[in-house]
Amino acid sequence: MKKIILSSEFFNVKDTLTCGQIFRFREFKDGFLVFSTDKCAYAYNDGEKAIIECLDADENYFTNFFDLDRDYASVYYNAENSEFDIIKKSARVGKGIRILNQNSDEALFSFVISQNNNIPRIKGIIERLCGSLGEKKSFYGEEYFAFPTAKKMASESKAFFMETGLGYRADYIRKLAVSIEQGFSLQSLSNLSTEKLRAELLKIYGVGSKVADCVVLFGFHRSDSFPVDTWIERVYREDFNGVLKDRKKINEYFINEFKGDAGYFQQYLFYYKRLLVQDNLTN
DNA sequence: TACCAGGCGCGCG
DNA sequence: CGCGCGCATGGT
Repeated sequence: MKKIILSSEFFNVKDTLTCGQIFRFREFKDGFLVFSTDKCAYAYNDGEKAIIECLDADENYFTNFFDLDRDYASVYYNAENSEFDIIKKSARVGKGIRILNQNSDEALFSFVISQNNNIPRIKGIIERLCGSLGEKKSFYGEEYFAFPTAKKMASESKAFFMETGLGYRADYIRKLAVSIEQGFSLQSLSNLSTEKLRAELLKIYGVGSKVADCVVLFGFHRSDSFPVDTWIERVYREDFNGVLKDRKKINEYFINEFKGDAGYFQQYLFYYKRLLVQDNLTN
């Protein structure tokens, strides 16, 4: 077993997991089990330290997944020097948030499910999807299920996805699985510019601008991206005194302001706003 | 009971 | 183009 140890200054495990970017994790001992594709890691904070435990073979995978080689001090420095008080404030609260490098296919499926939905229910749907179609695995004696392969999902009917609770998104997921199974590759788009990558994602049935923004940010680490959902709309209205209604224009406003820091600042803001409304985000 | 959640497709003008 | 509507589900 590999144990990766780093400073907790820019890595708060709980905040990173509950800030809405990932839906597959659960509390375990002093921290959380975190799942990605078919892999699992145990992550926790212990005072000054943040610790990740995983299989030796998965060390590189989780080093990348938790974005450990990035300089978060400079992201935070930019936030601290922002002209907007709400950026400073939210960055202080979410100082330990990192943007994870999720598997792009898993991020795509997850954020298609996320539309017009709430986080606890999104987690439940994904958990049931993994439970019924994912490979059964174990880590530290804890049972978990891999994220299902596209092939496995492609073999299921619409009725199955309805029973899983996907509602009107059932066909989005089924058709996406079929298209990947037939050769569509997200990974092959990874060299495109953010703008072109986003345009390709928008061609997918069930993917609109919000989901596309989440996928480029969380599945491709394009930080020049700023997903606008209902929470961010509230932040815009209440904390930026914004008057625009069109989400596309709100998105342009923030991208213009924050450029390459947009994605990080968006997570600070999203986490901060939800924290004020809901006291427990681990559900 | 109506409204809301990390919205999107579709038809209409 | 932009706009309004319907959409599955479960929680307040």
